[in-house]
Amino acid sequence: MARTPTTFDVFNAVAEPRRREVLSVLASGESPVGDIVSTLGWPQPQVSKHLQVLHQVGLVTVRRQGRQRLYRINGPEIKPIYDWAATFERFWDHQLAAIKKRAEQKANFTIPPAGRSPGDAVNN
Amino acid sequence: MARTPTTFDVFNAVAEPRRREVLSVLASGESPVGDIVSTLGWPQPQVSKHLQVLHQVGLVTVRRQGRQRLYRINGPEIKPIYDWAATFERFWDHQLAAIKKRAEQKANFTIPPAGRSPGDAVNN
DNA sequence: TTGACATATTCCGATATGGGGATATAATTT
DNA sequence: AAATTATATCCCCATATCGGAATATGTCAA
Repeated sequence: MARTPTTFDVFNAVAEPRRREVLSVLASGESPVGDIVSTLGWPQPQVSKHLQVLHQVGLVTVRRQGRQRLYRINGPEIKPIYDWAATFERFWDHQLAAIKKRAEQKANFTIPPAGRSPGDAVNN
Repeated sequence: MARTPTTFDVFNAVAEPRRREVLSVLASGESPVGDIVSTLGWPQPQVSKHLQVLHQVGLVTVRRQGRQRLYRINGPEIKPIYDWAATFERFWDHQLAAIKKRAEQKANFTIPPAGRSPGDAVNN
């Protein structure tokens, strides 16, 4: 098999940075494709294609108005990501506390060695 | 070009559902690879490979202990996702409020027409 | 009906992926 | 040193992706 398809879920759809940019533009409100194109300065087909992906996973909504298509963010679909990340909230809160504690101990008892600080992702 | 590499950023690393499963396991605390393998029941190389991706983007930290490698979640790296999603918080809050408002108006003033409700992702 | 405007779709090619399986590296025990 | 345990790496391949460019579809106006 290969990588999880972009339309598999919201996480995959949003992984593409360009798609997050599109969502940023739409954060200002409902907008026709043309406006997004001129705001971002990308070729129109690219914008349309990214919008299709966002639409397939439900992150945006479309509405026709004359020859335009007005896209709008579908907020609730973003919440799962928020909720998932929130699951790990204690990991950055706790870590902050731990770092603070270590900093205090160093300041009180030792002269810090000229090495890496604990918690670094080194170790290879 | 092709798709954004999985090691490009945290969003791409986490897009893979299996990788989120690995993080879930690590949420219970620091763990050697073998434990993750037996918990998830996947082939060991797969687990190692996913761990490498998570490590490259900084989502986990490694520490050697004898012949084992103990992996641990690196919380702060998850926060950017949380922060990004939080940017759109108003979109699901507002939408809730709007739905509520519409429901009240319908109940008070009209007999609802047998059509779609506004905001539907239909229109194709 | 012809033309202009707005958007979507198709075809192309290079690329990184993830799983499978085999094997390499590293640390420990006997 | 040899065997064992723990983990990482390598090779192979089917697949979906993204951008580019061209073109199709749809809608409105004259």
